Amino acid sequence: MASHGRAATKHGILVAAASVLAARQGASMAEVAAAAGIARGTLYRHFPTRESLLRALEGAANEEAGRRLAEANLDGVPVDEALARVVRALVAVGEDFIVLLRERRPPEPGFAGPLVALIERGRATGELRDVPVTTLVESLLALIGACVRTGRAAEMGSEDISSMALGLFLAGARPAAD
Amino acid sequence: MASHGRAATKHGILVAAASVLAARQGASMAEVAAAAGIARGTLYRHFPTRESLLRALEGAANEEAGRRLAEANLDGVPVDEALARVVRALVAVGEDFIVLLRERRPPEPGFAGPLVALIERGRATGELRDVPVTTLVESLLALIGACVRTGRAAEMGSEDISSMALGLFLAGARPAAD
Amino acid sequence: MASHGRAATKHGILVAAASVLAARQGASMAEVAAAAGIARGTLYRHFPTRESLLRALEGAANEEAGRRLAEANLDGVPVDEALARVVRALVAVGEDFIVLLRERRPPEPGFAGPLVALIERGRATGELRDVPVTTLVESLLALIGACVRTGRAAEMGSEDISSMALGLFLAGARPAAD
Amino acid sequence: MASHGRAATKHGILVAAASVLAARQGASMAEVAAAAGIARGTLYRHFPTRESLLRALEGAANEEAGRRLAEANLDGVPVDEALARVVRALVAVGEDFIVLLRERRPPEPGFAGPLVALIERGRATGELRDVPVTTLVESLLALIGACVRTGRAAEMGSEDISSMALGLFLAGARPAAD
DNA sequence: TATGAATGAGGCTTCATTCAT
DNA sequence: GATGAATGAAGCCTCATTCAT
Repeated sequence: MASHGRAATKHGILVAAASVLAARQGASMAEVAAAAGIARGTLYRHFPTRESLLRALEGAANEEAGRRLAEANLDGVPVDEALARVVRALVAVGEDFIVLLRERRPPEPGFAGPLVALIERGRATGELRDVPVTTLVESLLALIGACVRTGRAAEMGSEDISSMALGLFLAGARPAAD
Repeated sequence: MASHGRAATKHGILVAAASVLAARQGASMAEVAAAAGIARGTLYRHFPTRESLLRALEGAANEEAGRRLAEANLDGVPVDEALARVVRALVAVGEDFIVLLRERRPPEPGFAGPLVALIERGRATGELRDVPVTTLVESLLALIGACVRTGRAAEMGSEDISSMALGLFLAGARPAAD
Repeated sequence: MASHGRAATKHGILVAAASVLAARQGASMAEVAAAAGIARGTLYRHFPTRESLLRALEGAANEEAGRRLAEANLDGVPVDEALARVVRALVAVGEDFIVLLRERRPPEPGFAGPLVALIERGRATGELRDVPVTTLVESLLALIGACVRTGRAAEMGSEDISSMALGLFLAGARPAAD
Repeated sequence: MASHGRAATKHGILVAAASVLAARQGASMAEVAAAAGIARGTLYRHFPTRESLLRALEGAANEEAGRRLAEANLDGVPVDEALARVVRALVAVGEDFIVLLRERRPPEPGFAGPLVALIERGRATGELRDVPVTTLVESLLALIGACVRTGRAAEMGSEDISSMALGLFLAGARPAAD
């Protein structure tokens, strides 16, 4: 799953690191370097500190998610459709990054900003229930995490996972009324 | 916050450990000992290994949750009421333990057993949606976690948190249709 | 092999300690206490320090060996006979004590004194070879140790072991010339 | 006595370790590292475990002794000459290694094999006394140890020590008969 | 620039010793 | 006097980080 041999671009390292750290939180720099196919020293040339690697990972995830959310034109579509786009975007970003995002408060602007704004809009229009915004945001992220994890284990595709998560978030676990 | 000198019951240590480890996963044995108000050596008298401390914590959480779920007579009431009892029980057990429960697969019988059985019953009676049982279980736990965390931060009481979590799980984030 | 239950005389503790420490050098005070059938605290009441336990052990071994050597009237018999008595005495004292004696220099008077005196007499009378006295002393002790260890493993009796050790020391590994 | 800064070959570490551990059994890894002129962490880079260091030491001693014994062509010369070569070889290997060899049973093939074979040959030809082979082997080793220790303390050379040990082993402590 | 050895701070664990019952 | 819990000083080991090649 990780690169094999020479591929010491910063991006390749981050991908390997995401995979390793998602598998086991607190994985050592040695494990990250091995997964990236480089020597420890080389890893330190790119990220002089473990802290800096984690920040870069967080930043990459934020950037990726933020870019997708920005592309999604959330403000230009109805709340339901916007939430669907959010879920698809985050499922696409993948569990690895989501796990990492859950580590460090406070949430980053590029990523959390649009999401919070969307949820607030939904609350304002009455399309979302009257519970705290942070609860809705955290619940959505938690549900996406649970669905990605169990959905992948059940060999479901991204589209099915996304639709399942959205349905659970919006309509709950009860079957549709109609 | 901790005991004062000589009075370190195993239970007191577990409570302190749950608090510390919930705050920061991978907290050191020294931090746990300090939080419990005892010396490192004393901590090791009670739990000869970090592993054994974590197992004891897991076991205590499982036992507590299992006991509450057993008391709840889940099989004797309708699915909705049973789910309400589950949520109230787990909210009472607290975030600390829930966090720990999410660490180690597979879930323990005393705890997960009744929960899985209940979800399966709901699926069988058509009261719960046709998505994988594991997804429903994980979603419920994730939602409870999110609601406990954000609800406490908003200074909500246990009853309100429980009702919010149950509502989100069963009916989703959309306002009631009524 | 150790006492079982109540037998907290100093002598009983020393016997148990000798057995445990001979089996594994550096055995812990807990192991000694367990072998003696007493609690750690009780062990410390008798020997306030590990050091003091070891000294007492050494002292007991010295005393035992010294007493036997003193009884043996080494000065009153020919060198050959005196050496035979030395060997029998030390074989009787046993490997456990010998092991302990080999730990701490310099050798104690009660024990080493008569032995060194005897070896010096043998050298003076020409009955022992012209090699350093310390070499002869150490060689005799080393030979006794080797014979006790391998002899016991071969299920030989004390008399046979003693005679074997004496023969090897005095006449060497070549068969008797006669 | 130790290297100076950057130059810690595995062999250099082993030499330092042999010296330190011979001086005091149970010396700490810190002491070994200090004697080798390296940091504790570096010691662990070469020998990830105390156990692995001890095994390497044992292995090196066995290899060294085995190599010397193999070179000695023991099978091609009379028993007396072969024993002389054995003693010279083991004295050359040094007390440090011999001390270590005496720790761990069972003896290693490369080292004990030729020695046992030689002793058995001597017993078969009637050149060695009718006592158990293990007793003769252990006695020879014990005598070499005693002679090396006391001989070095008396500032004797290797040749004199070897000849003294061989004489004591073959002919005993009595002066030559002639 | 890439590498691998070196480093030292910090974590887990043991154990001799002390203290309250 | 006997007991078992409590303690803290090491000991072993890992790992983030630096350095020489």
